Amino acid sequence: MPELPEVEVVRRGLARWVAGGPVSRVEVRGPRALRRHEAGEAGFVSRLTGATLGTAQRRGKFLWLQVESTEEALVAHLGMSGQLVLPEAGAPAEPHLRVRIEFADGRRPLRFVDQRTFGWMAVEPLVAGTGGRVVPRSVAAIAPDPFESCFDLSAATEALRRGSRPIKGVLLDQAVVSGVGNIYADEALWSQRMHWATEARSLTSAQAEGLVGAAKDVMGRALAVGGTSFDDLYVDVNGRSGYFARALEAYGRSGEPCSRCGTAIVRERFANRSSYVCPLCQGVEGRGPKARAT
DNA sequence: GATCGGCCCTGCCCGC
DNA sequence: TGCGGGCAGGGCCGAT
Repeated sequence: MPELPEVEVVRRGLARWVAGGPVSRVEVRGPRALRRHEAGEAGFVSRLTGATLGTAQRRGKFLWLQVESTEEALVAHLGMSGQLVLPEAGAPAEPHLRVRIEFADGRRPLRFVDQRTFGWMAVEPLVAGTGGRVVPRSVAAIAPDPFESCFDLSAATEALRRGSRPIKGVLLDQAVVSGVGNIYADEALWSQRMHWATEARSLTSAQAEGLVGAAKDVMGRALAVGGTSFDDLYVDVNGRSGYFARALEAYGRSGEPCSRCGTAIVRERFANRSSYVCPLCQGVEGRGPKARAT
């Protein structure tokens, strides 16, 4: 599932291969992918055809390319299974191809492929976002991610400690800290020996800061090896998988021994999602989840 | 206002 | 072999 590291890998690919591209043709095969674009399919096509795509930017899991000479951007969210790929010219269409963008200068066309259809694309106006950054409208309420220069650690730490929600719910809240998804939330919580159900306001400032730091650390290490791939649902723009799945300590390791204590990792349900925890290191739900300082 | 749960959606896997 | 159900989960939205 694409989270911050995977989206950043894609952004780098777009920056290298797509930025500066003059759009000659836009083909929409899956109109649902444009459900967030207010002007509909025809409006999407007309806004992009003849335009030139500028620099590739990212905040959290949101990607965008500014439309040059306008105050708009082509925004994309990959959802669970979205891919932005640049196949060789003449390559057959992927089974779940949603949008294809061709360029006038002969570069490879950009394809938006999405099996589970939670991803989307839109052309949106650029507005003032959090952290003093100009961002597409959909990104205006999204908090800076830990890799941005405008990221305010103390503000994020305090936001993380607010409320009675389980800490994992707050960590996944993109308005608090952006970029963290289910995989890296579990990894950060494992790293800090903290159970997902720990009440957010029970954390000390040091614990909250440690958790943000752990999330940044694990995402940084994943980025260094091209992100996390469990199957072919995440690939970079050239169709290559990442290798961080081999380094995961908790996520997806149900039944396997915790590398710290040897206790079998268990899967628990949280908000219709899975959470992987070490029952010993992170405390067992029902026995009173404990957040332990390291 | 804060929190929670349901829903969207498709392909794979497993049990019957 | 075929069918049904569970699972994966980011973000939106309505209910509480």
